[in-house]
Amino acid sequence: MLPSPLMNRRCFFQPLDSCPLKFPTRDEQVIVMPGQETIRVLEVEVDASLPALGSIGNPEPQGEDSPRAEPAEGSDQDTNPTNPSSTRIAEAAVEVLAPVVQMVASSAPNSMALSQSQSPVPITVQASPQILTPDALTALISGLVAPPGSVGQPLLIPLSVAGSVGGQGAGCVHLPDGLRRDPLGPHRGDPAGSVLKLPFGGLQAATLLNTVQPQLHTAAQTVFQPQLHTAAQTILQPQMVQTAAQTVLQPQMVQTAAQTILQPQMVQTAAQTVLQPQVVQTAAQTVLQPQMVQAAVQTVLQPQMVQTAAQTPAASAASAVDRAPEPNSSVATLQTAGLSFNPAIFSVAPLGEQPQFISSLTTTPIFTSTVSGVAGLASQIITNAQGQVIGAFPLLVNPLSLTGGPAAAPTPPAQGLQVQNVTPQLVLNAQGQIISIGNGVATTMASAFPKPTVPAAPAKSHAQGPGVAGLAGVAVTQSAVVIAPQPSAVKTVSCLSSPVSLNLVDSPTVGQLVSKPQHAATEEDGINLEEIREFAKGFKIRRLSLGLTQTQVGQALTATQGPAYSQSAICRFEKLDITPKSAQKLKPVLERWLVEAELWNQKGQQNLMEFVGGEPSKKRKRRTSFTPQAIEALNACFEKNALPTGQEITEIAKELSYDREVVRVWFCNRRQTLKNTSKLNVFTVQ
Amino acid sequence: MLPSPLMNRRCFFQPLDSCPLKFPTRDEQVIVMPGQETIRVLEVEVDASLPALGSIGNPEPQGEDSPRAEPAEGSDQDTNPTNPSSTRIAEAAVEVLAPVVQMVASSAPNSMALSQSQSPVPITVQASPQILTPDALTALISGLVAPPGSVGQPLLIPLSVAGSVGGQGAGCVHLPDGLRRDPLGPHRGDPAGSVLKLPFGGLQAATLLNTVQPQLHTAAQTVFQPQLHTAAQTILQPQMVQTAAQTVLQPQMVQTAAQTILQPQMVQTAAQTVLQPQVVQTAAQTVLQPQMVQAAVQTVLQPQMVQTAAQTPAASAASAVDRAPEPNSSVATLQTAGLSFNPAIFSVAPLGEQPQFISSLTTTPIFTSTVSGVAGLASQIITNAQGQVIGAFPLLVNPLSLTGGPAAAPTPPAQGLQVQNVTPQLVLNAQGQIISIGNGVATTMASAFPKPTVPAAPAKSHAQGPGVAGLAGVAVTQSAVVIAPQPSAVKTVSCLSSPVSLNLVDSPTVGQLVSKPQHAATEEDGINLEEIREFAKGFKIRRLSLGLTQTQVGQALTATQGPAYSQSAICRFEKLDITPKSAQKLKPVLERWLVEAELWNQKGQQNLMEFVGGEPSKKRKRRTSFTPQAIEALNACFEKNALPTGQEITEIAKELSYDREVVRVWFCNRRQTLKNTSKLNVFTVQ
DNA sequence: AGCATAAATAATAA
DNA sequence: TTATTATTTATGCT
Repeated sequence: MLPSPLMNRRCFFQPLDSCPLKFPTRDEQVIVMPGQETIRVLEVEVDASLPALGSIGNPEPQGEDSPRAEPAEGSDQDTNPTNPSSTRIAEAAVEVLAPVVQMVASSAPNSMALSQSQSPVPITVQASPQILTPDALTALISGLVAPPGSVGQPLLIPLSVAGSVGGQGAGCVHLPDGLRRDPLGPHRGDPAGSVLKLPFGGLQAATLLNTVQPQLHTAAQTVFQPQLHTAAQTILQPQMVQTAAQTVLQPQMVQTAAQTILQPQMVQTAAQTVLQPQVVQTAAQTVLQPQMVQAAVQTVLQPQMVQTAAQTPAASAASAVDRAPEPNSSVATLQTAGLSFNPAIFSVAPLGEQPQFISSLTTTPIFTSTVSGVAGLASQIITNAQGQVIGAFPLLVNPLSLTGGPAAAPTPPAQGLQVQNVTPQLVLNAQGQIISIGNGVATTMASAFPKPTVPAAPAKSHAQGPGVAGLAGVAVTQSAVVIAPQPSAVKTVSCLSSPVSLNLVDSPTVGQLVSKPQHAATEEDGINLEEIREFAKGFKIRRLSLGLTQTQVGQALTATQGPAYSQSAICRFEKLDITPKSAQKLKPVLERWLVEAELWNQKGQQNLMEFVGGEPSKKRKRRTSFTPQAIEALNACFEKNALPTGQEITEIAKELSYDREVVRVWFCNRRQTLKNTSKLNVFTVQ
Repeated sequence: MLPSPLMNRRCFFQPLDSCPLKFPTRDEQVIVMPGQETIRVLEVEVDASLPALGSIGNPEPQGEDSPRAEPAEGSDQDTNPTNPSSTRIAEAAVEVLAPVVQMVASSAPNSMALSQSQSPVPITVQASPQILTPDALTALISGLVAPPGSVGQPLLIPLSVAGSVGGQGAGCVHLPDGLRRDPLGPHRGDPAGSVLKLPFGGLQAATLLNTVQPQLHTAAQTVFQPQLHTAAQTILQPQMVQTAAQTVLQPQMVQTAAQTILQPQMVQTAAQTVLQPQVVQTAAQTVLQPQMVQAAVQTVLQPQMVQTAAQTPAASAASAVDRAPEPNSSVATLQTAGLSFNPAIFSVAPLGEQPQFISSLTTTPIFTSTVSGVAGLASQIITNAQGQVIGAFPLLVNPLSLTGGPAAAPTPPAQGLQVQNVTPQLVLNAQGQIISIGNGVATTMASAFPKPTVPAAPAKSHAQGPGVAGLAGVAVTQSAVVIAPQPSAVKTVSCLSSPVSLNLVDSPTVGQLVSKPQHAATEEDGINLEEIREFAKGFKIRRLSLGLTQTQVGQALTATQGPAYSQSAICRFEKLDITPKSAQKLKPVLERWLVEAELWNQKGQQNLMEFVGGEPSKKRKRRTSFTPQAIEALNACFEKNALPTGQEITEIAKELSYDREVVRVWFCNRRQTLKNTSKLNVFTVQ
């Protein structure tokens, strides 16, 4: 298990939940294609500003389909209905992933984690390597440090610089989902060893951040409004991507504003607003486009950062699940840092509505950051069940390395780095598919999670708390090192299960409940809907990453867990087309099973297959399951050029870490489908 | 409600088409019959074009290959079981397309709308061209105007002529649910309203916007907001993004507005609205494409705007529920004109019973009316909420145009005509599934309904009363010209609500009471049982028209209205298997919700879906339910030839009145099933 | 609580 | 590129 899935996109959502309002930050979306829709999700990112500010937003969008992200982790905590602040953070965290990130290491704030990072870390980006300038980093960091505001907190991710950069610069990382999306982007491996892949240039991103943030904030503060239109227009010209991001942000901002300003009711509204994925989506799509991409990324990133940071703390706590996470778990958190996140990520979200959609949603990204190090990085290769290599993930860590970037790298914790933990990393493929993995530091995780805990913490009132647990568990799992996640997991589960009685009359589905804003939502009978949503999302991603079908999961569960877990049940769970009660009951089982499956997968696909019960293959190539992110990326590419050259196909395949043939076929089928569908109604829809 | 999200995608799409994106056009269908029946609807497409009269076609087909269209054109005829002829027509119409419609644009605003239309509009039908006679139209119109009965009110849709036509001619549309459903004949009167969806040209939209916008802004300004923009702007550079941003914002704006204005409840609604991503999404997609982008944007806005506008007044009223809506909101309404309509209403029907089935049903139509250009046909397409096209129905409008058709036939009332009744037609598919449509004459409906009357009026203490109000409002809105149905509607409602205390001892169910002659019946403890019965009937029809299942309604209500409104409750209400007291209590809630749902539906299915559940729409086509007859026919064909050619598939589809793609897939799945089973057998022995 | 199968879509064949 | 098949997912209905 290791793998850390990470995914979350949403970080955002959570906040929502927690707060009454929600903030949505995200976006997501999906898209679909006609007939076939594709979904796309976007996510949004929030961004927050980063730095300094503190808070963050979150988005929430949901996308169509499904997107619902939820950040779970954090969310978990957050989820709490009420407590926003903390929540927020969590939410923010969501995306984080970035792989790993070391979190920031900097010194930070709260707990320390940040502090480390203070030193700037360079970040590497793949494509365009950019580097953040120290200053920038600093800025970021400081921002982070500063105020982890209630709402969202940004995460920092220190990256190592790939190339030249010296040690300084701390980079923030974040991962934007966006990244994944892009088809192109570098992936995991990045050269530097580092994991991250940022599709965009680091520098730019950084820059942006700096600049942007401020603005945003400012803006936010100010009021806004109306002008919107104006603004929009203005804006448009440039690139898409950014815009997207911005877009997203705005929502948040709005939200924020709303909260502040508005009354409760208002808030809700705001929240909802946030939700709108659309925006996000747009962004996503946009992203795909090459050119766009970079910009996109940047945008994205920012948000994440924010999120991440936030999460860290929160997230971890969350994971703890049962236990109330404490806020301060900071320490723990820090350590965990990278790891924590990952999982987290999932939690989140609210929203989504219907199950169906959800499914679409998609996914989460994953990131990987890698460190490079000259020294020694170790990375693991990750492959999905399909055997496709998804990525590698390095582990990493020494902080040192960070610094040096590559160089010193490996040295471990040496210095004090706290970090250490390596963290699990996730690996993602460009698609964001998860590839990940966790990493090491399981320990960390372990420690982190569970108990790190605290009592107090989050306390969420609700039973659930734990949703997170799952993650935690996961995280743990991942880490090679360690783990023993399960316990926690279990607990978590237990937690989940525990709570409970549902009152639902008619039993609306989780998706429905989640989607609805009204209720403070996300909490139903003690069940943290957001968490479930987040989990469902993450589950799908992780399942796909393992190359498993719903049928396989169902069969395996039936065989191992007991009675009956049909394909239909899995399908419905993923789509949240089930009642909260049922979801609550099923979640732990799935969590546990998935963690185990991931562990087996680490050992080798075959092992996984055996675990699953599968048979060997047959003649026909096993049907490839593209992750939502991959689909997004592919669709983006398709829009740009429906008939890529062999060279282009090769590149795309490389980016996404899928077999070239698979990509080629995808284009063939996509063209075919488009042809078929285009005939359909215009009206109808879509 | 207020908020108008607007979104429909469609708008966008259209333009989009150009783009790569897709726009599906598809159609869909559904069906339902109890058990199994399916109903099929036709699809239609709109098109716009319109050419002359005539015909049109439509087709829908999708497929690649062949056209699948359903349009029944020829074949259809046969199929129908029952009422063939008429039915046919309807079917034929389907495709209509024509889109577009200018809505009314014409001059007249408020009220006037209709008048304009007077000029006849020709409608085209495909297969069997039918034309409405002027009288019919007139009837329709009048009907509308008249009394919108409580239950359903018909909508009028003014159409503008596309091409040549000048402004005049308004078409009425309506759709009876019934139509669809019953196979047999025409419906009774359904009055159904339908929603229109207009695919109209951009310009129009634009126009709208202008008008609209202002409003919005204003609203927005008032409230908050935003700096966002500012911020956004700053940040974003790019184009697309902004767009997105805009989109987003709007929502907010809306919300804001809503908040300000609305009452609490309202607010929520607003919020929801906001949520709807769709718009956004659309935008997003659009965005990608460069060119499109702007357009898209615009589109989006418009809708919203519109909605907003309309809603505000009307909607608000409706939602307001409690408060009595004012009639005069007319003004507002008028402006809105075209837009408003959508929601139509359906009154109609009977039918469906069980929920389950119902769900399948689906249904609702929407229509689009188009005007035709040249000749003047207008036909409308009806689609259900699902976006599935149910049928088209020609309106007719001027007889003149008709001419073309079959001759002069219809002469209509020529000028003055308003159209009249169109007559409903039913369309059935070969399967006997109902497809129909109803027709015009709303009148019927009106009368049908309850008494429109009533004095009391709105006032109702409770919130409820008014459920109708909403409709009324709607109606109003719609009709440019006319109408003021509300009163009646309101009254009706009021009646229901007002009364009150129940004494029922044991609480016989409403159904029991109603059925019983004894009581003079229909009045029990001050509760107008007839009214409730009528409402329940209308509710079901309208629900089905929207393509919603009892479950969806229950879930949505649970989410928004409160605690518990299970599917069972909805079922019992529709069946009147509840006590008068309970019915009395539930009615307003349902009324209110339904009105809102219809408004959303007007905006677009997706919006409806979001409203209901949440999410954006999605993609996956609704699972088709084949009627036993169809299955028999398909199996017979399969035995003869398991691998029909595209041509053959097309023919089969035509015969059965199913979408070609559906038939194609059926064969694929059938072959697959056969293969699988045969294998099994082999192994297993059997 | 699922089964059966419609729909979607990756893989193949032609 | 088009037509089909093979797999998977989703969903109506019970």
